[in-house]
Amino acid sequence: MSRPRVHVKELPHLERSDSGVVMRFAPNPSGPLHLGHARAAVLNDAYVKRYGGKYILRIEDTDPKRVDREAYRMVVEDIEWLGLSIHEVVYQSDRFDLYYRYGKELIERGGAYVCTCENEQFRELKQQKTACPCRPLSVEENLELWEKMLAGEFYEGEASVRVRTELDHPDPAMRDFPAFRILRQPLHPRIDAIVYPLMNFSVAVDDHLLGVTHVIRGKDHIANTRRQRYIFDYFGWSVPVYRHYGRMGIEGVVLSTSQMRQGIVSGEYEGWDDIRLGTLRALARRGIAPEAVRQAVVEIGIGETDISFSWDNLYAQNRMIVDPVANRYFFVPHPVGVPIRQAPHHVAHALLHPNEPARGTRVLPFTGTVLLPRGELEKDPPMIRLKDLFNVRVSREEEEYVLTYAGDQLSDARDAKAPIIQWLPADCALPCMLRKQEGDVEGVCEPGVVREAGAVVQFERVGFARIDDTAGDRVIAYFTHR
RNA sequence: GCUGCUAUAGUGUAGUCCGGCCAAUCAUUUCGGCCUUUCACGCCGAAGACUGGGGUUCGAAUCCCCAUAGCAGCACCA
Repeated sequence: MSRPRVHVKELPHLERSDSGVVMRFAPNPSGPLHLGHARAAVLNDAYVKRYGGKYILRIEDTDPKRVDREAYRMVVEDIEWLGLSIHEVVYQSDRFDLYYRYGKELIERGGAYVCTCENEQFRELKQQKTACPCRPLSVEENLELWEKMLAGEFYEGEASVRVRTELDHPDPAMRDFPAFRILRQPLHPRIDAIVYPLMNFSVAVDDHLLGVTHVIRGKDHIANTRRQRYIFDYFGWSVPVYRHYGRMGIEGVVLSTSQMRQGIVSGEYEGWDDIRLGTLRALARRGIAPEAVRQAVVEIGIGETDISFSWDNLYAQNRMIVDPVANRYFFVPHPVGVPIRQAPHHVAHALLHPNEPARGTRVLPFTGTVLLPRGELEKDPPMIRLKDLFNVRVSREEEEYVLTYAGDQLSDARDAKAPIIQWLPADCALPCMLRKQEGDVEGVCEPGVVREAGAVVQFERVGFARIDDTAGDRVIAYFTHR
């Protein structure tokens, strides 16, 4: 038996990593993790494991509009599934006092000011590289306004704190970006606040305070990196090493959390683990191993090129993991019951795994009638071999298939180029629904499948499947891949 | 519109910094063949790419310029 070869893909070296690294995975708790999150999560994890150091999970829940109570739990579950080595967990909602303190200090240092302009108005001024009326105010006046913000004397949208950059910066995205805002609705599930830090501020403060040395994230953050640099500079902090990987498109699945939620609410999807979604729990339900996801992500790497995620590559990784482990069983889709003429009773013994006979066999007693895949008969083969049983000749008599025993010799079947197909005894087959992304397939499977609840098996000639539920009157299995 | 990033086979990736050993790596994919009581696994073989155009150079996937394409940002989201 041969070991599947493992190709170890090495990620590019990170500079300033000699004495270990501190990295973080910083999801927004708006839903469960999906393939897009997995890339950030696994890449950072891989580097921490490689160089040693600390991996921080930072829950970025500074926008109450995008916080889902359930997600706090789901994110942690998904991270455990992925096998990340998290050393420390930080909730940003626990750190608002910290942000206020540094917010005040930034104002004192002249690095920020309170802006009471109308949003629309500010945007226009910004396009024209013009200062808004709030910008020239003194530090003292700003501090006073800041205290009023914290005291709740402004309504939503009436005041914000902006970081002072260059108004004539060629990139409009850099000009005096916001650091705090006021929000009355909705209430945050974990804290009582009306002044909320914006991502660029809380991230900069936390990256510094937590000692983050390297940040790997998508290139949609490249402007944020530049913005955060202003904050680092005002405080005199040294910046981490940044890497921005390119956009990752994934064919065929919705990755947007809000779209998924909408689909769930409308009933289009069964839940977050609906197999048509790109969530990690959907992959898990289908029988994709976390290690396969990790491998696939590392294989993709941290390149800045936009890429399209390939299911084929993920499946190949998964097959490598699952094939040596999965027991083999027969699943007969769209079964047709046919008696076999002139056949001796016989008990078939089929290996649980062809490359590992020691694992034992499944026992399938033939008592006269078998269930066969309708599709195979419709191909009108002159002869077929029932795998691990015997050969049968196929003919038709007025729309009816007639199968006649044609000997035990495998070599005969080979000579006749007869297909070797899966079958089940009519009297000991379990109803089984194989659920695929394209739709459900009704069929029957071996009784032994019941022992495999939760495991991935291979339905011979059909593909891998995860046995999801064996408790009801029929087995429910989810198709993994071929 | 402004700002920035990227561009190697169907897909992902190595090589690009420090030009020659690159008629370009590895994996996946597809197609042949072998093995095999699965259309799995394994083995052997094949197919398939440097976005385009100029320039520098004895020599360019690698350096320079232009073009084209894709992507990202310009939110009181992350």
